[in-house]
Amino acid sequence: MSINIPRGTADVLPGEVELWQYIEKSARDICKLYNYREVRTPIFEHTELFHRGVGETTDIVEKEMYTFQDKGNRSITLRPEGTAAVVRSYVENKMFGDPNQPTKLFYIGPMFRYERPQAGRMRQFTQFGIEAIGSNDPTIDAEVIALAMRLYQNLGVTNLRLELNSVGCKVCRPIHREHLLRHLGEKKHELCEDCQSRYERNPLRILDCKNEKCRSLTKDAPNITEHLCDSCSPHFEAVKGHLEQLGIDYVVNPRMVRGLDYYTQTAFEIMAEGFGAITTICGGGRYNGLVEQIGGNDMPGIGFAMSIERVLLTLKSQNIELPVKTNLDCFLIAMGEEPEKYSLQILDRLRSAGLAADKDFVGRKMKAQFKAAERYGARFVLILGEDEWNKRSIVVKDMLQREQKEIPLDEVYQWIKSEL
RNA sequence: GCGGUCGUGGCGAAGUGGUUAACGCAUCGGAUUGUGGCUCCGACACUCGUGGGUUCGAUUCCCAUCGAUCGCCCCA
Repeated sequence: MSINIPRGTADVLPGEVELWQYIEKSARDICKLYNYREVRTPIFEHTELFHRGVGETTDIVEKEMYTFQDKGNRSITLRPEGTAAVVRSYVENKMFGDPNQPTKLFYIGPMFRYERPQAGRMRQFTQFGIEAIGSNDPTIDAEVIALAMRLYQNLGVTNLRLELNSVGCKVCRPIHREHLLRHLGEKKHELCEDCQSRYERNPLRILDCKNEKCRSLTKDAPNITEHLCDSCSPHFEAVKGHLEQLGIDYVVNPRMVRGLDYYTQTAFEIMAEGFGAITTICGGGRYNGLVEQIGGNDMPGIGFAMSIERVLLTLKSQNIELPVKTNLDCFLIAMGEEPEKYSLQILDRLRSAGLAADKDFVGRKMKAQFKAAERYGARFVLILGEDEWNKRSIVVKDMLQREQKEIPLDEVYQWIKSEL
């Protein structure tokens, strides 16, 4: 019996992997434009990092982590997200000491969450994310959002919706929390089961509940934006101003709450339509308490994460074809004992000349080899039979023009290069 | 973690409690001794997801399990 792939994971096969490479390259190119540099952190970290970084009461930490004991009895966790690890690395490598500030980093790599898979939600998925640590300037909030929007724009994605909010800071959030709890007070038992527990642990999330009943109960609940403090309020206004300057459309959603505990002030989501129930293709925000939480100095930070899988689904649903090509330059057909004997050597010379070249390896007849050449999208087919071999020449057929000519074998390499 | 639908060759897709499991596409071979199309002919399922049960007999009925998919939850 054969063994199959673990649930919620996927093989990225030839044909699709080129799309991944294209998206990853686009992301890297844009990061270069914005002066963000790549960092690669381990796929697993001490479990403690995520307890402190992501938050004890989040679903991720409570029930979705791949955690295990290693042979040295350490509790290890496959990273469920990227920010905590990047911040850990920032602190551990004392990047705050680098004269280039803020520290602008990006990452691309697999993340792991034990969830029930569905379209756009896998147990192993790939995130591209950026982090800017060391600045609380509202311009960098806008820059981070702009970078994400530019990536989508470059890929050709349209009809995006940018939702923006400010979730306050440790000064104003508790005040809003009090207002909210007071408002909900008498209605508490009418809330859905989930919200009953949110009431104790993270009441802000009640505002984001999709349950009809809860929505109506919280219809005129106080919004966080009404209670932003003297530092958060102007910051939020400034971010909005910079986005407008950049011509980036947004809608303020005062109920949006990010799912991870580390967020402060600016929070945003980019949504797209098209695949099932999932619409968020990018999420991010500011996390001014996180660096300290992880053991560093009090440093502000902001970033986002997007999943490559969801980018691909969005592209597919919008019928966007990325310009990837895998065509072969030439396909060699050698017929007869002597030609076949030298076929690999000729291929080798084609390849040395920088040409993508292949031949038949499974004993197909000429007709089938032509079909193979066509499937590979070969521009030229080279035919070497006994006659040509004896004359040290070769037939070159242009598959687009459907014309062929015989030329000396020694010249074929240059000839093809000049034709391409 | 909870609910609905589904699981037959490389792909798509019929079908039946009974002994050779349709068909289409693709692939390979031939008609056409060395040329991509068309046409015709031929080849191509020793696990009908896996395990167990009912039965003289199951791909078809029942149970379990695994997986896919959709919705809820959550999030990227």
